[in-house]
Parts: sequence; C-alpha cells; structure tokens
Amino acid sequence: MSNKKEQIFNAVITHIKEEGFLNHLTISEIAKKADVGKGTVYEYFNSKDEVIAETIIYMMEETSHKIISRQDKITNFKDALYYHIKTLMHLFIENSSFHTMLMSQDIGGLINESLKQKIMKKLKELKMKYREYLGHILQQGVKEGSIQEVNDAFTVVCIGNLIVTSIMHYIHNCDDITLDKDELVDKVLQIILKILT
Amino acid sequence: MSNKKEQIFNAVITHIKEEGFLNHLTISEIAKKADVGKGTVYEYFNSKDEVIAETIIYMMEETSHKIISRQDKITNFKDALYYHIKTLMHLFIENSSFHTMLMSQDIGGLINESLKQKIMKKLKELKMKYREYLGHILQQGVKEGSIQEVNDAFTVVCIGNLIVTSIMHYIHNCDDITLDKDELVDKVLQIILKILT
Amino acid sequence: MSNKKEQIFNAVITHIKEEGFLNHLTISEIAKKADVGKGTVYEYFNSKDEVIAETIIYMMEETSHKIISRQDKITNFKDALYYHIKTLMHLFIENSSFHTMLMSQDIGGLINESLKQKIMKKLKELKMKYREYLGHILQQGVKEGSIQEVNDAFTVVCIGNLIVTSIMHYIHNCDDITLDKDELVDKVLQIILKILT
Amino acid sequence: MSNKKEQIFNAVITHIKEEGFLNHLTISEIAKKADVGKGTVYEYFNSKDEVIAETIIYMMEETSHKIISRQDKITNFKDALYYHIKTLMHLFIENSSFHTMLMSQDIGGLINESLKQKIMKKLKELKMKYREYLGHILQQGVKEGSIQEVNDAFTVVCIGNLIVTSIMHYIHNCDDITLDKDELVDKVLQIILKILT
DNA sequence: AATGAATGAGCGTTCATTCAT
DNA sequence: TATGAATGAACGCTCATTCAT
Repeated sequence: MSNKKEQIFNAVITHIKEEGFLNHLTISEIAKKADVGKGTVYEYFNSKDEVIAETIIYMMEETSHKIISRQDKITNFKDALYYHIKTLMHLFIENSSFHTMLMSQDIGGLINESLKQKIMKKLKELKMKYREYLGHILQQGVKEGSIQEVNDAFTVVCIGNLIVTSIMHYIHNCDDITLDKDELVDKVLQIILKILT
Repeated sequence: MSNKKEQIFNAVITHIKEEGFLNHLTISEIAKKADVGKGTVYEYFNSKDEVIAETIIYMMEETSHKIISRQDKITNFKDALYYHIKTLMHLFIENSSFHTMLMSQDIGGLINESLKQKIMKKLKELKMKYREYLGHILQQGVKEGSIQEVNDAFTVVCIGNLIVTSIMHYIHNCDDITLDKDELVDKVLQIILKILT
Repeated sequence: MSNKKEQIFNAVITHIKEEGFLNHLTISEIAKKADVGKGTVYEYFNSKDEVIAETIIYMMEETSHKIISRQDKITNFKDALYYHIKTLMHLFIENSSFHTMLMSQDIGGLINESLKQKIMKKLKELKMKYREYLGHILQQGVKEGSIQEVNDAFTVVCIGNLIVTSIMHYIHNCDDITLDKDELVDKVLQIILKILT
Repeated sequence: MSNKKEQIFNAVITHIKEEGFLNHLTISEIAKKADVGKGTVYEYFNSKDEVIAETIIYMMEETSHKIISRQDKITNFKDALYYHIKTLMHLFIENSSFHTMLMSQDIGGLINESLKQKIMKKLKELKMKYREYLGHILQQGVKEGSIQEVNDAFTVVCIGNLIVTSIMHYIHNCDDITLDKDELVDKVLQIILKILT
C-alpha cells in the first residue's frame, strides 16, 4: 500500500482514538495529522466518506488479524480461551472508541449507503472468521473432554457476544460490580463452561 | 414538562427514526418537525448538543419504562422471560438506530464531555434498574425451582447482555444463521437455563 | 421584491460591469458588495448559478423596459428610429459586458442546463417583444409613406440585428472605420431605408 | 509549430466542442485529452489563461482560413455569396460555442487583460481580412452589374454582420420564424441586394 | 414568550501550479 | 525534455446561533 495512504489511515485512527468520530474529524485535521497537503488526501480517496469508510475497513482488518492470529503453542483449551479473552481485552482497551462503534453493528448514518454496505459486508466476513476461530478453540475443549460437542452456530455466536460484552462491561465499568481483569476472565470462563456442559 | 419541549423531543426522535443521527439533523429541521420557531428551540435548550443529549436521555427513560413495566399477571418464570425478550425485541426493531447507538455504550464523540457524562450517568442508572428487573424475573425462576439461586450480579449482567446481543444479532442478520423470532427466543432461553442450572 | 434580493442583484450587476463575468464573481464578493452576509445570499437563492441566472433575467427585464418604453410624443418615423437607436446605444455603452453576453445568444456553459433554459426562454420572449416594438416603429414609416409595407418577420429581425451589431461595432471600435455617433446613426438609417424601399 | 503544442490546442478545442467553455475545462483534462503530462502543458504555456487565449487565437486563424479560402472556380457573384454563406453556416454549426463566444466580441472577463488585448487585436485583424474578402465578392457583383459600386467600408461591415447574425438566428432558432437553410440564404441574399442597389 | 431573518465560521472539494525525478 | 505526485488557496455551501421585533 502507498505510504501516504497509510499515513492518512493512521492519522484518522489517531484522531478517532483521541477525539472520537465526530469532533473535528475534518479533512484539514486529517491532512495535518497525516503530514500531507489537504489536496493530497483527494489523490488517494474520492471523498471524506471514503476516507472514513476505508479507514474503518483497514482498522477492522488489522484488528481481525491480531485477534485470530493463533497462538499455536497453546494447545490447552482453557489456556487458549484465557489467552484469547486477554488479547481481546487488550485490543479493546487500546482502541475503545473504535470497537464500541463496531460493536454497535451499525455506522449510524455516518456515511453514505454504498460505503456503509461495504463496511457491513466486511464486518459480516470478519464475524464469520471470528466465529470460525472461536469454533477452533472450542473444538480443543471438546477434544480434551472439558466440554461437549458444539454443533450449533448460534451458541458460538452467543459465546462470542458474551466475551465481547463482558469486556465492554469491564472497560466502561458501568456499574458497581468491581472485578479485576483476572476475576472477569475467570467468571466468563465459568459461564462459558456452563453453557457448554 | 413544557409542551414545546416535548414537541422538540418527539421531533428529534422522529427524525432519528427516519433519517438517522447524522443526516440533516439540524436545528432548522427539528424546529420544523416540532412545529416551533428556530429561535424557540433555544428558549428551552442552550445548544444543539444539549437538545440531542436531553433527547437521548428522554428516549432512554421512555424506553426503560416500557421495558421494566412489569406484566404482573404473568407469574410463570419462563413466560415472564419469554414476554420480556419479545418486548425488548419489539422495542429494538422499532427504534433500531437509537438502540444500536446506546448499545455501543459510548456516544462516540457526538457531544461535549459534560453532556456525555450526563448521558453515561443515566445509562448506568438505567442499567442498574434493568439488572434489578431482570433479577426479579430470575427470582421467580428460583422460586419455581426451574433454576438455582443467582447470587452473582455479574451473571445477571451477562444474561442481560446475552439477551440484548442476541436480539441485535437477529435484527442485523449478520450471518448465515437463519432463525425466526420464536426459535431465537427459545435458543436464548435454553442458554440462560444452562447458565443458571 | 425584497430589498435584500435587489441589493444582491445590483451587487452582481456592479461586479459584472466592473470585473466581468468570470473574474472573482464569487458568493463572498457578491455578499460583500451587496452588504449582506454570505449566508443571506442563500436565503434568497438556492445556488450561485441561480443568483447569476436570476440576475441576468432581472437585467434583461430592466433593459427591455428601457428599450421598449415608447416615446409617444415622437410620432415621426425617422425621429422615432433615431431616438430608438440612440437609446440602445446608450444602454449598450453603459452595460457593455452584459449586452455582449446576451448578444452572443448563448450563456456558454456558464450555468446549469435548466437555468440556461429559463434564460433562453426569457430571451426569446424579450426578442419577440422587441421585434413587435420595432414593427410598430416601422409601421409609422409605412403610414408616412417613407417605406413600403413590411410583411416579413425575418426582415424585421434583420433590421434589429443590423441596429444592434452596428452599435456593437461602434462600441468595440474594432477597426479603422471612424464614425461619430451621429454619423453612425445616419448610416444605419440609410441602410434600413434601402432595405425597406 | 511544435507537435505537442498542437495536440494541446486540439485537446482544448475538442473539449470546448463537447463540454463548453466552463465545464471541467481544467489543465488535467486538457493534458489527458492531449495525451501529454500535466507538467508538459506548462512547458509550452505560462498559465491556463495563456493556453485558452492562444487556443482561441489558433482557432480563429483556422476558422479564418476556412472562411476566406477563395473558391476561385466560382466567378459568378450570387453563387460566390451563396457559397460563402453556406460555408459560414457550416462552420458555425460545427463549432457553435466557439463562435457565439467570438461573436460576443468580448471574452467576458475570461482571462487577464493583456491576453484579452492580444485576442482583440487578432480579432480586429481577422475582421479586416474578412471585410476585404467580402469586398472581393461584392466587387464581382459590381463587375457583373448586379449591384452598384460599394465605396463605403461601413456598408461592407453591415453586410458581414447581417450574414453572421442571420446564421446565428437560424442556429439558435430563437423565435417562431421557421426557415430552412436555403430559404434563409435566399432571404439574406435579397436583403443584401436591396442594400446594394 | 416566540419568532425567523440574518449571519459567518467552518466544512468538503477543486484545480492551477510547482518541482523532484 | 517530460512528467505527475503533491500542494494549498479559494470556492460554494451549510447550519448553529443571535437578536430585533
């Protein structure tokens, strides 16, 4: 990928991390942060919407790779799940606003319809990949006899959602339940085990 | 509450339902839809951000009331849970963009920090109420002996998240799992029962 | 007509007189010259194209009124024609760039198609009015016996064009023929008489 | 003339024929159509204004050559005039936007003053040539005895204008007078003969 | 209290021009 | 000589906000 294009992606990502999706996320700002001219942005993208949409897709791909890059050495089921949850948590904390947005499963009228379709398609694709990845981890548990066979895709989806929402719960600390990271992971693991036994 | 203020709230809500958060959500549009003068909006609110923030809070309260208004006649656990999930699903479908936004647990830099705090505070409050409400339903199950005692707040949170994300999954139809409403509710119920047994 | 709208028309006309159609004819400039805010222009017009198109139409109407406002006291054919040519010449000198543009019978891609159609329609209408007006003057000549009956619309068109192009020739002084105003008018009159005898 | 320069001229002319003077007549477009690099344009011209101005002059020269290239075989006055009018009509129809612009005798603030002067000077020169050419045709008529001696430059100018405006009238079809090409030419001829008898 | 005409800061976008290669 | 990636000034336009009525 062109160097400048990547600079622009990173400028947008930085901006979103620091100031969110809607505050001053202007082409001027992006160009300044990317250290390129305002006109240059339009050499690589056709519109602001496209800049944002492509950045989101770029970010999604990057994050996806980080999530599903297997830790092949870990062959133990519980450890693998534990490691996965920790990884996710780390990524979510680092990039909170991005992931909360993706979590919402909708871009909320942020951009025009055709670009939104593109993003939703990619989101769907990555969710399938994630489900598959989670399925592999669960297979390991089945092999070990820790859990029973999981032949229901929806259950895998629910487990994924459970993991993700628990992490979100932890990050936003939305109530009086105080758990540290390890306790959280343990709790989530317990619930998953219950579902799968 | 003043009549005009409510007109404005409803205008914003109508607009968001019809055109989303970001398309033409202008004071002009809101005033027109509310059938008041543009200047009048500023008699009741200090800024556009405040209009939106207060509308969100208003909407949250309204929705919350609808969710936790008990259907006291239903004393059977499963029926109560069933009814609750159906209610939620109905509300989410009707007001998709609103709820996906709230789901994201973040207002995504939509508005300034102090208003965001206000919303997050209200969100926390309503989540606690919801948890309490869900707790009551579960108590019923304990009484009936269908499930075991739930003395862990986090588990209730997880069950709430499970319900909500399953509904979101259904609405956005994000993958190839095809379930009709009733099947979905059944599946969710099964998983909840597993967690609580 | 609204006061501000007229201010804007006059600002555009002033600008065109001073700097032409294409140099710095910006909304900012127009607003400044009209002594209104930039946004105000958009309260009265939907786009820059519309501003220009409506100004052209306004100008055309104004000019048309000035041209065809009969000088009823003059009942003598030659004097009427003489007076008419003088009036035209005066208007053309005062507003050279405007009229040369209109003369070109095309707006040259200045504005979008539908507005162009509107202008062309108005132009057609005013040309018909002008032809009619010129016809009246010629009728006078017929009555007096100075010229023969003119029952050919095309001949009237040609006489109109002859008058106008002669004036343009005078204004732009495009060659070495040096005539003063009166000589020009006389020459034109002579040619017209030849055509009509 | 350099090959590339001519490519650029033709690119501009093509563009103007197809899309007019103001729509997307950019250096990028010109360079693309001329099949040269954008920077190359600036090797041959100092600015966009110069590109346009020189193209106009080039076009004027070309057109002028086409107009005044004598059809020496035609020695008959009426036929020569007839042939001339037809030629002009053809050129005007083919290149409508160009000629309406030139007709307006003003570049309408299209370009800066010194370039405009250059164009106006060339226009004057070509008009003189045209007058001379028209004079030759008329001489033929005098020789034949069809018309009387024309010793008045202004009359020649008027006849030229009559021809040109009649053609414009035909092209823009600005009113309800419906004439086909041949009728038009006949009418114009008749009027010319009247003027010159 | 209620209004909406007026405003101008700020945005997305274009495009003539430059300059390193 | 020829190029086109990079630039930023300048544009058309939007819309939150104000204020005279």
